[in-house]
Amino acid sequence: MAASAAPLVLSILAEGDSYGYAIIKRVGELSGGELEWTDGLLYPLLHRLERQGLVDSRWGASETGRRRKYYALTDPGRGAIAQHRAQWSTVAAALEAAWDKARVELRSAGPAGARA
Amino acid sequence: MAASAAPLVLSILAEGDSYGYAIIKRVGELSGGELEWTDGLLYPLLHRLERQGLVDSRWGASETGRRRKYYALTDPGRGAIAQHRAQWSTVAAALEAAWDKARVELRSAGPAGARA
DNA sequence: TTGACATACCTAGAACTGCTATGCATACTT
DNA sequence: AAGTATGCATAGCAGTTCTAGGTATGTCAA
Repeated sequence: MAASAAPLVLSILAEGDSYGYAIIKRVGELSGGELEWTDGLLYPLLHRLERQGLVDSRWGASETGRRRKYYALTDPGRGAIAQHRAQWSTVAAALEAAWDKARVELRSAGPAGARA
Repeated sequence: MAASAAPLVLSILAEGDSYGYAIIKRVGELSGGELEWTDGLLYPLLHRLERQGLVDSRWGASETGRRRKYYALTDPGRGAIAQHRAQWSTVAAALEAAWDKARVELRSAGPAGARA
């Protein structure tokens, strides 16, 4: 939605191997329910990350027999997280500097009583 | 590059009215030179923001006579900043929680001496 | 047992965003 | 006079995200 989804997926895989459905749940957890990804977003992304060599995949199954495709972070994947993180902090610093200078309010508008 | 460019442009306009060329310079300043936008990125973005009603534009000129197109934030634009900011902090919190749990290093890999 | 729901994967196509390349015009500096 | 900086713009490709659909199976309640 906002920022690239790849960094979050890679970071979740840095917590440990996981699979598509669980990753979507984990995104919900990590965001306190604010991010609700669809599988149509995630699966193509996972395939892309695999093509790029940032993750590996293997077929597995749950205890009850459901097939799952587990993904694991590769070393290049770990490097990609570091790059994303550096990029993130650059943008975060720029945004926060601008917000600070402009005294941006967290609220939407503020026509009433804003000066009080 | 990483995150959506719109929030940063809107935030810069929250500092005060500005124009394309100056916005690009300001992005460079705010990021300590790490973000170097091209005009091919910015101008279409400004036009889009204007179509969406988040900014207004008017033609002006520098003291020396160069024509400039000045942009100003609208009230909906201010609201959009607040939304972007909320979205930003949601994603930031999710990423940081995952990084924390996974003990992600800031460095790229760490094959040598990482355990010391 | 049948129907609803959760789990679990996939793709295609549209829409949006970002990047590269190119073009134009004018002021300033050397 | 030529090169650099200022200042705007568009076109087209590439990458990303969203929407909408499609398949299959396990679990639970009616």
